[in-house]
Amino acid sequence: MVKDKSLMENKKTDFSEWYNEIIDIAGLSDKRYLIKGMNVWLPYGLKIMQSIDSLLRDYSEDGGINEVSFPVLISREQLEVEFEHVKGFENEIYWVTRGGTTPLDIDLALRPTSEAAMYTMFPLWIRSHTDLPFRIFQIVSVYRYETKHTRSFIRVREIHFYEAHTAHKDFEDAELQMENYLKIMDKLSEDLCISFSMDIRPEWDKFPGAMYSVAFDTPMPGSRSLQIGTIHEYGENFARNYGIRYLDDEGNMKFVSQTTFGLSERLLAAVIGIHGDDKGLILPYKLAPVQVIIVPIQGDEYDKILEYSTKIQDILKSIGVRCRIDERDYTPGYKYNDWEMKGVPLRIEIGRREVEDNTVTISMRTRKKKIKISLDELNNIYSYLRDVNQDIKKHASEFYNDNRVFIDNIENINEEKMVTAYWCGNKECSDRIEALSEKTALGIVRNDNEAGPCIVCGKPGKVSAFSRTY
RNA sequence: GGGGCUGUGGGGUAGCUUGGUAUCCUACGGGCUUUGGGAGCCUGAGACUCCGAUUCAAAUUCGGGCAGCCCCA
Repeated sequence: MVKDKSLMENKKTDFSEWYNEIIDIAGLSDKRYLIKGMNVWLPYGLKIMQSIDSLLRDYSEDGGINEVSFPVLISREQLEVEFEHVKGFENEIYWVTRGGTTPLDIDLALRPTSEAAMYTMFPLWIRSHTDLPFRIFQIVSVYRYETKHTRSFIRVREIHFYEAHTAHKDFEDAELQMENYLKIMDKLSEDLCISFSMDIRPEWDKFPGAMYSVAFDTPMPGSRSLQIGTIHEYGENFARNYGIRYLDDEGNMKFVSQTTFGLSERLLAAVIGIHGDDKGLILPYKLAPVQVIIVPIQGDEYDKILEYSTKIQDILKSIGVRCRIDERDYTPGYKYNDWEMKGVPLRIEIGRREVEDNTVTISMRTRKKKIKISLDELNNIYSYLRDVNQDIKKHASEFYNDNRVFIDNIENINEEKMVTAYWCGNKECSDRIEALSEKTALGIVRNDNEAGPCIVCGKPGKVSAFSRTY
């Protein structure tokens, strides 16, 4: 499994190569599938993604959003109800046009997202104000025919997609939902140990059919930012087209206001890219398929060492830790490097010495020094897992702060980072920035109300983010 | 859309100029020996992107297809 060492030692110098390499050797995904942009999820990668999904399920249910699952096909009629929406996706839809050898009367689209599918059902489910707020989500594959070059987890044609959709009695209530999404995102980013910028996308870059869109952008290695999630306020735009109405408490027929929240395996891409180092992945413990790996050191009385290891494993499992014993016939050094590459937060080494004095030796993925603890301290293992998370978080937050900088002079626009600057919001000015630096306007930063002169034209502006993007 | 470059075992590569038995590393199977930071030896299996042309003979030359990468619009 472990390959050429030198290839791994280049995260800083060649992030793209490092990224592809780690996805391969850590067993996250196999991109040799014959269709470009459609990769195979391998067991280890899938487990990590499922951990993320599972956190999302919990937080969604806590927020009153219930899981559903819609069909993958959408009829052309259904899709074309909302003009702006379909226009925004027309170049990236896969069409099913035949059933066997028979041409279909109405073409069927592989969903590029599920608004059209869901909103034809909403009028059947939403009748009165007592049905509101109405909140559902699903975690499914959506399909987009990407023409640019694809990249594992970052730009794929089959997207592992979390999408929440809600309907509300009015705009104010929908706005409250937008806040609730942020709470979910906060909890999730805490688990993933990543920071992000909340950027209100410019008019020309908002989700097709939305009133406005807020994106979560995070700086990645390679001087580009990655959009890891979005929330959208639809207002009544879709409701008017799909006829989603209800009777309010005074007997009046009204349109609902809607919102959505979208996430994907780009969350995993961010975890890989931001936390990883020259030794490989580094996983926050909530995502790690193996949280503690036990490495028994072979030698004399190996039976006793194994027996002792099993005892340790039993103790850890009893307190809910995902742990395994590595009994493979490799040298200890090989196993250390192998599990470090896979990002396991904690390693326990057990040899003759530990058996003799009833201890275990703990090695943290983020620190060099090993520590020895006694057996009865084992139930403190979560504090070590949390320590690793703290290290990851600290490192990630430093990375974020180093790679998202405010500039007050257009001459600094070519900093190879995400930059923030005052911007008037006009396209001419962001076009100018793009021409100078290849950076696009991510939008006005949501929680930053400071005002100042636009860095391009000098007119009144707000703090906005610009970056090259993945 | 235009131009350039590249396709060799699972992964990474050498060979191509000058046609003849395909190199090395890694991963994989078997055996022995090792095991507190990527062990060693023996052994086995595994590849020339596809189609056509030239030739006694093509990974190598020529034409075309397909795929990927880069640059320009």
